[in-house]
Parts: sequence; C-alpha cells; structure tokens
Amino acid sequence: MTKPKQSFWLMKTEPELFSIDDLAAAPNQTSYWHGVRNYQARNFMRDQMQLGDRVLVYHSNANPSCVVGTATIARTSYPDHTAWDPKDPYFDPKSDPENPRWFMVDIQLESKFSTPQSLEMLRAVPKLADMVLLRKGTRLSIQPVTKQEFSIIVKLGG
DNA sequence: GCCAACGTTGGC
DNA sequence: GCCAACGTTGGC
Repeated sequence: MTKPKQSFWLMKTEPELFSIDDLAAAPNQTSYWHGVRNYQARNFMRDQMQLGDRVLVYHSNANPSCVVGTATIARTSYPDHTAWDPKDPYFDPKSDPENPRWFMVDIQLESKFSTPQSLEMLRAVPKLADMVLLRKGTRLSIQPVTKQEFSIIVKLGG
C-alpha cells in the first residue's frame, strides 16, 4: 500500500472564537478543530485528511478576513465530543456516541504569516482565480487547496 | 446590521 | 422526492 500523497487544505475560523494566536498559545501549539457541522466539510476531515497534510489557517468574519498562517494535521479524524455536551454551543442531539455524526482533527501551528493575506490581496493574484475561497457564495469551512495555491500564498504571506 | 447565497428541515 | 420555509455563513 502506497502512502497517499500529501494534501493541502484551508480551514476557516472566527478569530473571536479561536484565532491563530490561540493555536500558538496551546500546549505544543496543537489543538483540536471542533465545531464543524457541515457534511461536506466533515467528509474532508473524516475521509481525506492525512497526518502531515498542510493547512492554510483563515480568519473569517474579521477585518479584513485573511489567511493568517499555516498548520499541519497532527491527528487524523476522531469523534467531535462537543456534539454530545448539551451545554456546548455545538451540541447536536442527533450525534450519538455509539454512532458519531461529527468529527474533528488536531492541527499544529506551522507558521504565522508576517503579512496576512486578505481576500482583496488574494483576488489580485491571477493564479489564485480558481481558489474555492474566492468563488462567489462559498461557505465551506474546510476546503481543498491545490499545492500551487498553497505555495503561492505561503510565499506571499512570509 | 444587511442581505445574498447556501444548507437543512419537514410537510406533503 | 419535491420544494418552501427557515436557519446560517460571511463579506461588505
């Protein structure tokens, strides 16, 4: 069995709730990525994310919204326990511990950009024109990114 | 805070 | 299985 090729992703977070600085401050600069409640995003995490995959960390609902750094997948998918806690904002009574509906992964900080890349900046790069993030109406909180898109953005972000 | 574009729910 | 109504996301 050959090891699947490394993949590239973009993961959105609202910095008010969990920012790249929170990730940097976490033990081992590693944190679980909880609260994904969208099936398509879940499927990417559950079925495709591999250890060592690389991630663009994106701050949504920010001013401006930016790609702020990179991370790597530090643990592959496991059940998202926050779905089972009635007091948790992400509680979902339909997720059963015997048959979990929602999953999460762990990510570890790789780098924080010296120059965060705003949507406006990214839109100005012709080679990024096809990025899922930049497509109209895209709400997906976890998106695949091409290797080229990833390296362009890392180069710009520093 | 507005609202367009999505995703989900549930009656039929 | 259709689709209207509702809820959510997220840029602006």
